[in-house]
Amino acid sequence: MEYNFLEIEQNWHRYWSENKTFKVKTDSSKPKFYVLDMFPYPSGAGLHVGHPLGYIASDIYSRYKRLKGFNVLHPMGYDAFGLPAEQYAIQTGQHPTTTTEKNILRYREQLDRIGFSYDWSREVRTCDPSYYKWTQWAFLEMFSHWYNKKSQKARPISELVSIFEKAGNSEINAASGEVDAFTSTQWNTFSEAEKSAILMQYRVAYLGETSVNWCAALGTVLANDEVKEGLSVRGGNPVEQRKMRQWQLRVSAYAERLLFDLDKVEWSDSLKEMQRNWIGRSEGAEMIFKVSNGEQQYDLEIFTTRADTVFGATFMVLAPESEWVEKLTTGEQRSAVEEYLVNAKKKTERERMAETKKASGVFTGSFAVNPFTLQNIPVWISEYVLAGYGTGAIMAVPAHDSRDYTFARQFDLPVIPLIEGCDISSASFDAKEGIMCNSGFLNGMTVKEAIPAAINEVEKLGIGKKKINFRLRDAIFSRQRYWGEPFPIYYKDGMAMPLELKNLPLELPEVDKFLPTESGEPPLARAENWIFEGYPLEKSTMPGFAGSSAYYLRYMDPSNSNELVGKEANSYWRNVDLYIGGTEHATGHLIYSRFWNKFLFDLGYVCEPEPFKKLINQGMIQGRSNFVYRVKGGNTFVSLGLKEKYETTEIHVDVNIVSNDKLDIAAFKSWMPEYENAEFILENGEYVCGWAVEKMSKSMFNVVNPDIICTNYGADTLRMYEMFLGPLEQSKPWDTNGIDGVHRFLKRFWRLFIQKEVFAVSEEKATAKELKILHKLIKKVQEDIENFSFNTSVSAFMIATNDLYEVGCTKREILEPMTILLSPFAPHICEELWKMLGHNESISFATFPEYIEANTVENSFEYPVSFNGKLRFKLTLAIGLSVKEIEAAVLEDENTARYLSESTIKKIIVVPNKIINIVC
RNA sequence: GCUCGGGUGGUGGAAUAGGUAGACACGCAGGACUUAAAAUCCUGUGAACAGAAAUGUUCGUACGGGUUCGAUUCCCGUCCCGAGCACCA
Repeated sequence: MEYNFLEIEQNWHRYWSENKTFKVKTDSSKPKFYVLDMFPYPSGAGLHVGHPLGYIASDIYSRYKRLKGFNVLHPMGYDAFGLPAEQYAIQTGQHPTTTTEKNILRYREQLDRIGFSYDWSREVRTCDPSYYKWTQWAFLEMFSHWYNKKSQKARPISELVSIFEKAGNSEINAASGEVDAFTSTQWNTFSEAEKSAILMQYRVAYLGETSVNWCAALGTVLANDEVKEGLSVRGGNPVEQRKMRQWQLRVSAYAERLLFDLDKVEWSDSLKEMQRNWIGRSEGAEMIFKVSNGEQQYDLEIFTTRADTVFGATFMVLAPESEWVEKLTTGEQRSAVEEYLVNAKKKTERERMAETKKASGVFTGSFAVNPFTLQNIPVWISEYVLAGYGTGAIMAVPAHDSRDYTFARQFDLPVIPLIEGCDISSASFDAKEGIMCNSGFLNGMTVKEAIPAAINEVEKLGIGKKKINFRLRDAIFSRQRYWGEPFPIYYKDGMAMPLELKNLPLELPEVDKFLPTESGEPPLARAENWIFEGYPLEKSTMPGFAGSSAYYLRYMDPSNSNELVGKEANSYWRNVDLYIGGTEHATGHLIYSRFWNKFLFDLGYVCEPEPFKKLINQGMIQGRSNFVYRVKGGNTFVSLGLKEKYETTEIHVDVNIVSNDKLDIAAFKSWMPEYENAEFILENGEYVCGWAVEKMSKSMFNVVNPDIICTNYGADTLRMYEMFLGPLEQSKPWDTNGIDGVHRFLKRFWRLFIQKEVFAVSEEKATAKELKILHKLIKKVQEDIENFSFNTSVSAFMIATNDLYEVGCTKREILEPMTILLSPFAPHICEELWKMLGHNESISFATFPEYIEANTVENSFEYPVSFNGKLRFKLTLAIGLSVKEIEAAVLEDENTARYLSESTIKKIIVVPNKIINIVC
């Protein structure tokens, strides 16, 4: 009986599915534990060996927690709406549903081979109407709520309406767009359309004009996290800024809570830091500067974090898009300003960013009054000021802000240093440290003292107040695409009207083509009868993050047709205890999900304010490419070690025909027709390939398919090897070299049970030494799994197995618990051995063995003895001696005397069970 | 530029409340079994020097300092690599 992994794995897959081994129910007699993977987008390429890394880790943890007596929810599903399926549909005319289903089937096959313990009865697909019904429902809830800043909670719109009816909007402190003040009397005289327009400014999901990232190549708008360096994350197409009327989610209302609640979750520091940056809280002051264009005077509001530097504000700058530009441009500057604006508009976002070193700008002709120095300072326009942050206008302090400094030098504006001894001859002094000077009442204070003192003064003068600003913007929620959730919204007399829950799901209509219409409308405009009760329905669809924002809730109660998640299910499963996924979702999915959850929390639908308690980011698995070297001008290939002697071209070769960097020459010849007659210059009879770490991709021929590994080595080897590769959170290249070591271990483990075709486990009592091997392992594996150090656990299994071989132990008392320990890592082989050990039930229902301290205690310890830190000899002493007794033993030892021939002992340092150091 | 990680053999990586650096694995070399191969098993494997050998000595965790009986681990400075953010006032 050899270890026949193919047969074993097949049998157990069948057993698990027939017995529904991993089906999980709400069970209040057991503590719950919820382990979640970020569900995949089912792409046409299938899984490569890098994808399952996180899934394997979460599966190990789930199995471990089950053995520890937890009721573990471990579901899986598909994030199935998205651009690639739609692009593919445009190219081939195939319906995205068809290709998506095909891809899902393939994914499922691949996942099943690896032996995951998912409860597939809870599978969700975001493109399934019975699922997106609840995405649409959540949108409707957001549409019918507003955010009360005073109570920090979302509240029903109906409540807002009754406040307006009684008191107008003056008492309301809401997260909203710009609304003029009105009284209750005025409200009651407003038309339906006027009321609707006002309420829209308050809704959590609202339709509003905004500057958006427009991607012409994709024909759609994109959210901020879908754009990087002026290019779309998907496809790398250029993105420009455009003003458009779009659906948005008022994520910014939750900025404060999203920031503070980061303290409640166990995420890595770097991930929390990324979210903190993205949310971008900064404390400062809002201040009013009096400005005049010579004819009229205005109050211009700006935001600053450096109120202490007002004395050095020598000019002001407006963003080109600012509404102040129009008001403050004087007659004689008008043509210059217009020219500048035209040029600025032409530039793409990318070009704007590329020109950070040079400043550009134009003078408006207006002047402001510095409220502290009372001097007139000019008002300029420049691209370096962003319209979307603060008020779109700044006071410029060139001495202490590098951007203002560059601008001032370019246009020859005055620079006044405000900190004693700072050097501003070639750069500004941006640090918030030093003693103030040239600053009137602030002179002599440190910067840290001066900031609050200045804000205080500003408030006293009545020209501003303390203010906290966030960078986090509202999420743009419309996409001009086909393959997404339709909005449950129709338009009646120009007013956006919500559908009701009973009308959901609003299913995606059929269209003849998946392209925008000739008039530039989204694809849904092609659908016939895309109307509700005679009124036109919204034609955009929701973005990718809509479906992934609450999927973890749906898994708790996937077949509930009345609610997203039932009260009972939610109060049992609560939230995700362990979430494993890639770091690429740090500022997208993980922000939106938290927002979505908090909104539902405000409404009382969910019982936890945070969705993911602990989060682990698994590293990326990169490809390890192999190269062959063709001698120039021929079809001869030279082995790596000899390539310096020739002039060669480096060519990627399929890693699947290379093993341990040795090329399979026959396979190479049949790989591509052009190599059929290739000749080789070998070293030691072999062709050695070069290698490099690159992204895993088809074009580099370095994609390794998990199916092939499963066929050649088995799923258990794949699982263990992926864990053995290195720390979970670290990125590392896949290297098939080395997989043999893990495979050999499994075979060795198998042979502990079966020797020479015979099941050889004995019922004999274990010795203390054997028990020690076991209990050392229990301790180590338990600690490692809890710290997610799966790589060192694998080593521990190898060591323990070798130790058992050394003492020749094949006793049940040792092997049975070891099988349980190993089962999270290598479930198939362990299930098989478990059955051979005479158990009827799956090993998944076994109990994790208890660690017993006594068995690991030795009766003696071999102390390394060092002199002045330098190791000299070893001394074996009984355990439990006092420090005094150990010192005495050291003095009596003959080795000590030998090494002490000339010097005398000054001090003996004893670290019990560690080391003895003698200082002389 | 700012923030956070990280630099250990030929390779992946172990080891940090400071205590035998290089666990485990790959690769490589040698050996056993075999007609042979595969499989399996055993031995060696950081570097330099000395020795027939057992063994010993010195150096060694990016670099330069510091604290300590003792530093991969703590502190200061420098260099390099990776990730994220980037006109956010």
